[in-house]
Amino acid sequence: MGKKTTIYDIAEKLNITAATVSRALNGNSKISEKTRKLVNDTAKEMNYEQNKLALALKSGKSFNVGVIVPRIDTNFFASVIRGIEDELHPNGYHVIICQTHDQENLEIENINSLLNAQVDGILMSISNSKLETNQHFQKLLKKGVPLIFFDRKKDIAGVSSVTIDDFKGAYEATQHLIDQGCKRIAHYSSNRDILIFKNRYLGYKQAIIDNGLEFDETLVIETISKIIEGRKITKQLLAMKNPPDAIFSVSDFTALGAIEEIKAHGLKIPEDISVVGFSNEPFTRFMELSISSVDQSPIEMGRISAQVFLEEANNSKKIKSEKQVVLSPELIIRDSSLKSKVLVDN
Amino acid sequence: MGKKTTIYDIAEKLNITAATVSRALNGNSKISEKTRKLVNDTAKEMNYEQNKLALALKSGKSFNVGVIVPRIDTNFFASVIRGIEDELHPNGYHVIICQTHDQENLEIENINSLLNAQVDGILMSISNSKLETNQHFQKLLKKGVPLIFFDRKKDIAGVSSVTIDDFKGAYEATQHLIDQGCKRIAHYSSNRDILIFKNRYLGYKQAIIDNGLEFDETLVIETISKIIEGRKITKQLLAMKNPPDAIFSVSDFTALGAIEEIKAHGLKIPEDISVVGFSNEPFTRFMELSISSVDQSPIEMGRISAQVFLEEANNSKKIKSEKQVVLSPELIIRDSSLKSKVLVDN
DNA sequence: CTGTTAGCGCGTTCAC
DNA sequence: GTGAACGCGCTAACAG
Repeated sequence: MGKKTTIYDIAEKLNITAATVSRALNGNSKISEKTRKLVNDTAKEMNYEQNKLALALKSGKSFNVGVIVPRIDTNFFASVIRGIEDELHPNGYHVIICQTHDQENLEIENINSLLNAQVDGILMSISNSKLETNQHFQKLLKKGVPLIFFDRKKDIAGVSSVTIDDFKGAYEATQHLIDQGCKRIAHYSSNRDILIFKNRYLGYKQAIIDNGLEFDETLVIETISKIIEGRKITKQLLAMKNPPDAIFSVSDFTALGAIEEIKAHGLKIPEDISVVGFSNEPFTRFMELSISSVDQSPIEMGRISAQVFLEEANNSKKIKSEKQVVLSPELIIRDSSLKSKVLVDN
Repeated sequence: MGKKTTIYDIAEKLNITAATVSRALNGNSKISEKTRKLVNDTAKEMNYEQNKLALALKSGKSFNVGVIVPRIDTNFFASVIRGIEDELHPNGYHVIICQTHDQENLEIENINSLLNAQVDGILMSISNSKLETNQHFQKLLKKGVPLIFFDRKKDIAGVSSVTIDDFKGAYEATQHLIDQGCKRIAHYSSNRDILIFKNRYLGYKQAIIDNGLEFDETLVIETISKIIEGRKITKQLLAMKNPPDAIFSVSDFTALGAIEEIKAHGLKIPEDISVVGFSNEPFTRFMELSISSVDQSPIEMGRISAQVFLEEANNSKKIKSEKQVVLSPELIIRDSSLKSKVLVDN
């Protein structure tokens, strides 16, 4: 059945050679207007369609890019991917999705697999695992395949990245809590080998210090981004003899867990304890007690990552100019941290 | 720099032929254990990696499948894609993502584009547009490329599909509202050219009729899945002289809009008006006033879609046996429709 | 067991 | 302007 028609088929029908067909189809200048039209017409007639695979093999460009994320079914990553696809599609690229489930072995496997598939570049957020191997990244660089980190990055020479200013986002969130009168602010952190979490920690710490408050390391807790974990550590925190009056979390999910636990203890938010999360996941807005959070403009982040890739792809020969794009975070103040309603202007 | 090493490179180094290398690498039975080991070792040594593109051109299998969705940054579609990727990755397939933004021209373009990329199959949810062309689907069938619809499907001979029993989901949701004592139940519908919306409408209608309630067509409103649209139509509904006492919406987003609008009018949920949505988006659970909804088990739907594809891909020669998988929906009862707290068992 | 040849579909030299 | 020949990297068919 559906045998695909090639340029040879149409060449044969027209008693010309495949090369001529190829030239006509690609708008080569030195071809007679007559045969060009003839070729184009019969091509359409025979439902000819270019086999991009053959083109890719020949040219070395597959027009596929790989996108590697921990998982796709979270609003942040799905939105970044949306941005990437929106930007790359008009440029003729396809987006191949891979998930690491935060396992480094899968991260390595995915990179190899994409490499074998001859992708023209890889855009990724690194997995949250403690291993310290950069070999798989170096391999990409050696092969000259553009690599762009978004959000979760490592500092590697020659690798571009697109992130938000996590330090600033954390600093502003913490400052906001301090402005609301909070004095003992806990910080729910995560694996600080990953720069975004390290920077959020540093921003938090700096704001505490700049405001002359006491920095208490016991209020910094490392956890993973799950509601249940948020509940767990909050329960522990509330059992302290001197519990915090605010929580700044690097994750909206742990922030949500915190809120659930705080309520379960009969405490009031934000009066007794204020809460600010990070990522501006959709649910933070929809909740009756909406959660303050730091927006990372994920779609924008995706678009820009794609643009950085396109630049590198087009400058292939030139010096590998690593580019570090830093977007500005936006603190969204909502019910969970707004004690004085007077301040609201919207 | 990073020139990729081919089987010719390693053949040259070993003074054998490329074919032998290929055989050795692929575990061909008739090859001496000695040269096999030799080849494998030097392959590793030279960092050889198979070029899947050449393989694809030769074999006609790209080990890429296309997934087309209206948009990726919604929990439902992201979760389906997660399920697809989880299932296809271990089988060596890559997943290429395309978005239609609910525009049929983009749907057609994406199919053509994926076809040119020689994908081994396409899994998709059709776009919500009113056009009636099936040509692009027929084209796939003619070319023998497996096509699988998930969720938003059309009935086309030869095309498999994976959906939930939308009729049942809608029927149960409506029955639940009736059980709660509701008598005038509005239905927020959508483009009923798409079967899932048609079937939800039919399930709703049947439940009304089976319970001997009056079926009022003016309570059926067609809209699109946006919060703001939910607010709009709810405002109109509340202005009726005989407003409804319940709303069953095919979308969680319009359900959310409805809730916002109902509250803005000072009415109580679920006492004055009960609300049930559809899809079980995450925010429905997290809200203080949680929203009842019908779960579609999207990850499972993705996994099964992938399995159906795998079956078809492996039975390529046999009769095109279209397979219609129908999953069972699950009604999740939450605050927005539960008047009698006594009934709660969880 | 291994070498030779050929072809997947395309674009691109180099001639004419 | 167009044809002939070649190569991208790989595997399968046919030798031997």
